[in-house]
Amino acid sequence: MDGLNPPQREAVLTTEGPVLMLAGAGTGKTRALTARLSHIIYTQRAWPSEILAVTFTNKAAREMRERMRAMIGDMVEGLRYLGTFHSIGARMLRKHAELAGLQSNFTILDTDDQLRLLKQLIRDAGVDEKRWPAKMLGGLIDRWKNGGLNPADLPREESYAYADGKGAQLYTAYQARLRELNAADFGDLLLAPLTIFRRHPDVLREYQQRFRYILVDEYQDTNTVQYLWLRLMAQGHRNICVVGDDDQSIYSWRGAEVANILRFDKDFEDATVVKLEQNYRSTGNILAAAGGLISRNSGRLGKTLWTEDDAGSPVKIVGVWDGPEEARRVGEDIEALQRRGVSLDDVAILVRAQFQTREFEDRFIYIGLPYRIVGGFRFYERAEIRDALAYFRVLAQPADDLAFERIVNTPKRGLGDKSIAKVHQLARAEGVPLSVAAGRIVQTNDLPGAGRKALAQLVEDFRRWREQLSTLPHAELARIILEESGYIAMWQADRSAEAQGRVENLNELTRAMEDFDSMESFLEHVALVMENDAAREEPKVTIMTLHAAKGLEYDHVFLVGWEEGVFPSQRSLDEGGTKSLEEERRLAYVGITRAKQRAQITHAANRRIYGQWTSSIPSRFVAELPEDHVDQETTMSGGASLWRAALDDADPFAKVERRGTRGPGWQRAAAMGKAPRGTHQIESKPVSVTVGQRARTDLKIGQRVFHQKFGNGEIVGIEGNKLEISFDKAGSKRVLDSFVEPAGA
DNA sequence: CCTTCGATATTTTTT
DNA sequence: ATATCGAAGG
Repeated sequence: MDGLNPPQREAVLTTEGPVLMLAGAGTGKTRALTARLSHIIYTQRAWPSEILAVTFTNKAAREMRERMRAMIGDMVEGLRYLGTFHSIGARMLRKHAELAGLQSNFTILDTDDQLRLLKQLIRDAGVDEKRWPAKMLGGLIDRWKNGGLNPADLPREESYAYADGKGAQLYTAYQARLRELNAADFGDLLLAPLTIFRRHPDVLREYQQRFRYILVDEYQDTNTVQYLWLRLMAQGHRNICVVGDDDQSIYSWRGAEVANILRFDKDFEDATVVKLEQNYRSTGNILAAAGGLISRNSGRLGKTLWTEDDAGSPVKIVGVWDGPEEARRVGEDIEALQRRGVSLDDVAILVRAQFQTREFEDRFIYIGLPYRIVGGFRFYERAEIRDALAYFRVLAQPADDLAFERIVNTPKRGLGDKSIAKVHQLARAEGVPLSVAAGRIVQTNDLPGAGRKALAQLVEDFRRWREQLSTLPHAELARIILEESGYIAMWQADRSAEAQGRVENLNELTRAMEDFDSMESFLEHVALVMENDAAREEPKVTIMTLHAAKGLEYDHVFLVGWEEGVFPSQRSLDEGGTKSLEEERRLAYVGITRAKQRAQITHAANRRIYGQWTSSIPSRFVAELPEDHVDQETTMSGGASLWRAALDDADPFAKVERRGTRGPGWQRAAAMGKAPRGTHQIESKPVSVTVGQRARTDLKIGQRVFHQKFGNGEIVGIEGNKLEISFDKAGSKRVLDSFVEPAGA
């Protein structure tokens, strides 16, 4: 209890009954949490195995486990139900798989597998995939699962959200197919256990009795299934403690319901509410700026962070001319920090969207500033890793058709659509998995000679590998498989730039396998856990999205791209109304509260978005920061009138520019839906310039010409050295005059 | 069966 | 600007 402040102590000592712990950013939440668990264990209120502690990410789970180890030592091993929602769900589902129509060794499909499966089903149902993309159905099914809905529970109108009413039918077909494949997707890991609890009260009772204490981290991020699942289990001992911060709810777009935390004290009437408001992370100015911003949101539970720390420096706001200048400026500021002895590991750049990282990357490569980008491709999402895993999956799980399809012609074995369709046919006719059907079809004459030989080889390979599975260490076998299948060789022969890295990744993969005791446990790990924990060598600036930054902290934080249309994002402005704008504001709040010492916000007047130069006005969030705690600066000199025009009605240039932007060019762009609201595009009149060569004088409108690629045609227009030509065969094209010659010459 | 071409969309992300 | 994906052509 030493070193805990009064609210933290209360959170630790109130072990019985429902507890809502509202923990603001940087208020020592994890500390209170681990102290609470240790207290429960040391006072023998429960064994570690009788505690359910759920987090959202593996990282959070790992961290909690480590902190617990520091407090209770080897007893952490007993915390068998400390993990992510999905890993605990998977554990329960494996235990009761038969109640969900699965075997306990089911495969966990990722988004990619899911999508490929859906595509097949959509085609089979005769739905036009152009009009109804698989991604959309995937999104809907995800939403339904997050909402706790099985196909049978689907409200009629929901079904019409896809392909005029085929939604429910496809969802049903998808679930049936998953069972055939002995597979579950991520949504099933939550929904299936919930369904089991609902249908089998005896199973539910078992868990209700087991979990004397329940602890939920980041409760504001829970979705409906998670909520229902928790509520059922909490009905046993009613000792449920949820921890969260409504001001940091930034995942509603993936089903999180802030409402869950907002109404916790209504769900559990005698709930104790504890607020952690003393911040141990940031300076006074940073907290005040963040607090002023978030106070504009409605429907908050209401917390005000405070600190005993100094005020520190105000939040700096810098306006720059364009994206490249923003990158240049931030780069220089970071170099200045470096000269003052700041380690790059303590510096972060937070962006709203992934595309913004590009500008910084370009700049930092140019000036040689070490950086790391968080997010993007995770290790296990890379093609070569997924391919390799598909081999292992087929090995461990012969019913895994998706994995089989993935590797049957990788590396190329001359087994194309035609051949695979035949295997499919047989598999369906005999009701066996593809890998089994492959074994049978090579006994027949259904395949042409070459294809038959190639497939027979593959079948034989798998037979042999499966035999070795029991005799060889699995990592060793994995290397043999990659070798003998020709997969490694495929990349070694590849001369492209990434090929070498891919081979290294594969070696990394087989090395990682050595840490597991079996192929199965490795595959489970990969499906749920595997992360991109790149080795930390030299200090680097971290560049990442605001979302990815939640839960992290840095001495110096650069918040970039604070412009209307970028942040808040265009989508949130176009749709979703106040609700999504408030979520963007929470995101801004999360961003600012990451900073321990200094936060700097930048906004650019011009930026290239989707290849279009777009000019934009500073984010409304900039204006919402309390003036007393910020320090504004603009680096712009000449040419800034456009930017100022948007900001300042008194500016004499403003009227001119405004009139200009309301002109036909702007209206055209707006009509095309290309000009995001709150921005106006700078008109670029197509001015023709002759580049490199003098314009030819031997060509005129109406003349017949010949072009190497498009054949004969007639010139219908000339602009500098560019010709508009109506070709006899290829239609109308714009080409450079140097590519044509007079016809018949 | 493989390559090339053109159309298309393009926040945020975990598991 | 750019990556991705499906259809058409070699």
